[in-house]
Amino acid sequence: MAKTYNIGVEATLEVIGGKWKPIILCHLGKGQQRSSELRREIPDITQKMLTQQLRELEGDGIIVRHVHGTKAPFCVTYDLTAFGKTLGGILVQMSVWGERRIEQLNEAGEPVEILNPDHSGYADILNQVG
Amino acid sequence: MAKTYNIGVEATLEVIGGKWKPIILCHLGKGQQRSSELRREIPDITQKMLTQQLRELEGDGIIVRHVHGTKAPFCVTYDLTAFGKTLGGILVQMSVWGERRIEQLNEAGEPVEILNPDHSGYADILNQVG
DNA sequence: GGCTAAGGTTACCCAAAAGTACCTACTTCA
DNA sequence: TGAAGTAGGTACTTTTGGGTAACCTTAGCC
Repeated sequence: MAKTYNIGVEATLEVIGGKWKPIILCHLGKGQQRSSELRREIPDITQKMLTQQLRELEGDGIIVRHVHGTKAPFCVTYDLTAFGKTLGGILVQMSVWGERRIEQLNEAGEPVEILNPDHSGYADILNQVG
Repeated sequence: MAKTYNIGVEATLEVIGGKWKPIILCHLGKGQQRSSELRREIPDITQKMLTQQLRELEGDGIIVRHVHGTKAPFCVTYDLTAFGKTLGGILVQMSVWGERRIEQLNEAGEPVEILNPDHSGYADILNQVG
């Protein structure tokens, strides 16, 4: 029984949807990161969720996992695959749109904070997009 | 206590995330639609979910609701606001990326179907984006 | 020996999202 | 008279996503 989608957007949201995946991907947009670096940069994520989301992204071919060394304490790094990098444009546009929306909410008197106003990793791509 | 986001992407997913909102928005990308049209075009959505999602999109300023006539049966239409239309680029990119991923899954021997291979409404914007 | 650090896994629990089912009100048409 | 269309509300249940806390291995430090 083949899995079915109504429209392409669903297939994309299956990969980058959820609370943590876009955040992780934005950080990986900066380049290869260690597991511990990600945990420091995303303070609210738990070890369980970080590992779980990274495993799913790996299973979808978005990121690669590298283990350096054979004995603990291990050094594990994650990096975007070539396919994962093709998400850059989407993530940048979503960052920009989201920040514009936050501005509007603030202007409308609804106080909203944004902790990481840099476009998180994909700034190079951002320059091409405008 | 202000609501906080880590990065802009979160604010965007709050608006277009979930199972139904991107689908609804893609259909509204074609132009104004009646409630009953949407239900026909999205056969699996329930009346409850459709109404609920439309209310949320309206509350976020993405769509407008118009009631035509004063006596039942009412004709209710929904349309994108100017702000809602600024989501077009994101939705198109997500459609394109998702369809590419579905192709890859099929090539990898994982059967996936897509019911609505048109880029669902935003085709005009699509031409500008490439 | 006891601590921290690395990078996990597991069992369990809660809350939000989504689904099911049934209800309203009004009109037209057979 | 009663079905069907139009638009929506509500109570209840199920499913999923995410959170908590405990546990693992191995090494280095004091």
